[in-house]
Amino acid sequence: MKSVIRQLIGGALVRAKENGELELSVAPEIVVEKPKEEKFGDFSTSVSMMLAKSERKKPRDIAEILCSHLKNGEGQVVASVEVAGPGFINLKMAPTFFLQRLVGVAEEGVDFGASDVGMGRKVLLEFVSANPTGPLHVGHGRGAAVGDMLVRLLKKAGYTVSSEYYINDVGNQMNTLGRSTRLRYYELLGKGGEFPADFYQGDYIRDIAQEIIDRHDQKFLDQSEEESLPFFRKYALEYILNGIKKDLTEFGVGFDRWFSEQSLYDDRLVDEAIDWLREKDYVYDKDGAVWLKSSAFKDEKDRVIIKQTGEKTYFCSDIAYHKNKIDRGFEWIVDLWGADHHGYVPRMQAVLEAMGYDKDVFKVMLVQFVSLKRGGEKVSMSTRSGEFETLADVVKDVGVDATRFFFLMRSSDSHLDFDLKLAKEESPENPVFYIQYAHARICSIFRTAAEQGLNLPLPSKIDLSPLKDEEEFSLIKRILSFTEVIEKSAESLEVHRVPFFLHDLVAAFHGYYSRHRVVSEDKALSLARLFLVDCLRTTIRNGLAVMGVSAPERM
RNA sequence: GCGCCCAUAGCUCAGCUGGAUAGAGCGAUGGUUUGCGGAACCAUAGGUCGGAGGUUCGAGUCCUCUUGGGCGCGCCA
Repeated sequence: MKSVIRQLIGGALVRAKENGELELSVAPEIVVEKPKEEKFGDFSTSVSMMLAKSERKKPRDIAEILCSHLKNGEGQVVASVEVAGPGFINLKMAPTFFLQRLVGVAEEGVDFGASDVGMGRKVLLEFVSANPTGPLHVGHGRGAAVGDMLVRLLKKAGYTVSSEYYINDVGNQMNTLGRSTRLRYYELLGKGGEFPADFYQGDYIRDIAQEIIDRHDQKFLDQSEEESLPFFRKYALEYILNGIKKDLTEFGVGFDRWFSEQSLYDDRLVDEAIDWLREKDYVYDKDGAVWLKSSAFKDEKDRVIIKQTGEKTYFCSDIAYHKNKIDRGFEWIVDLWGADHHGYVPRMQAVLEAMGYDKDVFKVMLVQFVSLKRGGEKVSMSTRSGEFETLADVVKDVGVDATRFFFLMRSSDSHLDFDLKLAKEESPENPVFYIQYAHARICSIFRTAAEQGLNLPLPSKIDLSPLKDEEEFSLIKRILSFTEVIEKSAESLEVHRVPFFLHDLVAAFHGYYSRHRVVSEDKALSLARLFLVDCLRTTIRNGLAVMGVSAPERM
């Protein structure tokens, strides 16, 4: 919508230049925004202030010039133009400008809000990627909700999106996992020894061991660790991974691909990546290890990629993974990591830079921690104590919709207080219900309308002229700004904009609803209002859909 | 010690690439029924945007310093 306004102002600038009133040696960026107060008009621009310096004129004088050209230009859509304050130009649009676009909303339906700003750019989102050594906790849940919303959001904004979960199924932790399981197995069979502190303490390890006993009885009791460890490692990994997949599925989160770290080794991609770096002279040998010259690319020091022992580091396979992402043709690579991994960002960026890729090809999004609370009281969350809250527990307790909404309603780079009590309550304090309630309420209006034999005609046949109230136009303008919210939210990867938008939209609706009757004796007015309210419902539903939150017809 | 993130109303947080009088929810106080769902609506109170400088027509927003909190700084993953 704003782009239309931008074109209008651009036209006025051109005419002013042709008339010799403005020099315009460089084309200015035309900033169009919605004025804070509606009495200022529908749109405003600050171009005249930005031009003041280069034109050596007062902002207000430039504004006057542009105003005259705007008035002459598009009499059809622009109702009035005026200069205000330090030099803002305020535009008021004709009612038809908005009404025509509202018809477009109904025509687009579920696609309303979609955009092509992404221009089909191939983007890969990697998220969650939690180590398969235990169940997902709430922190992973936030990453999952944010990542999954980004998938939906970027698709809607015209990107070509793929999603991946990187499985760290290599390294010491896998051995520790296998040993932990093996030891619990012995323990359950009455032959356990001391359980080391650095083994995985959680009860889920016992569950795995019990399942192995159920299926294989005492088969491994007499085997050496060397013999049986591969089995325990593999069994535990698959068990946990299946649990993770199940939790995510129940949370409404899916991936296009589960990418195994081990597969990078099996497919020789790790070796190829090392060779490649060697050719480029980005690695060197020192102290019996192999190092990457990451310090040449803004990292604070060089990093080991092959240990003295000959094992590759986690970083090493991650290099191969990200090289592979590039090789698969992705143009925008977005990783969502927990905030505790921020120290790892520079070295990964260094790798991409060494590969010769532009900085904006690779983006790491850090998702900050979640503090669990219950009625204001902190809930402790340490893995060691075993009393941490898993994602599955929270979802079971609070529900998918509320959990997702709470994870998405805050900017990802600020800490999140998640109050379990509040999220669970079906109370007015809970923002999820506030929005869903509006949707249900609109559905209810339609049930009433249907009882009275009122049915909406096709969008092209609707007569919207009965809509005259300012509040109605205020609602229409909000609805129409949805596409821009999607675009901005996608481009900036800021998911919280959508829930904020929805909250404001719905608040405006609830107010309107309490002051105006949608279904009344006036049939023409009723139909026009039903149409408006239907567009509102479409917007709410599409907004919630992008968040992966349901839009119930009844509550 | 070095680096990253955060700091806005009593609490939890918005504030769009710098723009007009800094917003919302909760909490507090006081109101709203003869009609479409009161899980709602309306009104009032509440702020030196952590502090100090700077950049400019203009700063919550950008820069420097500083204070307080979170998190990192492995041949772990």
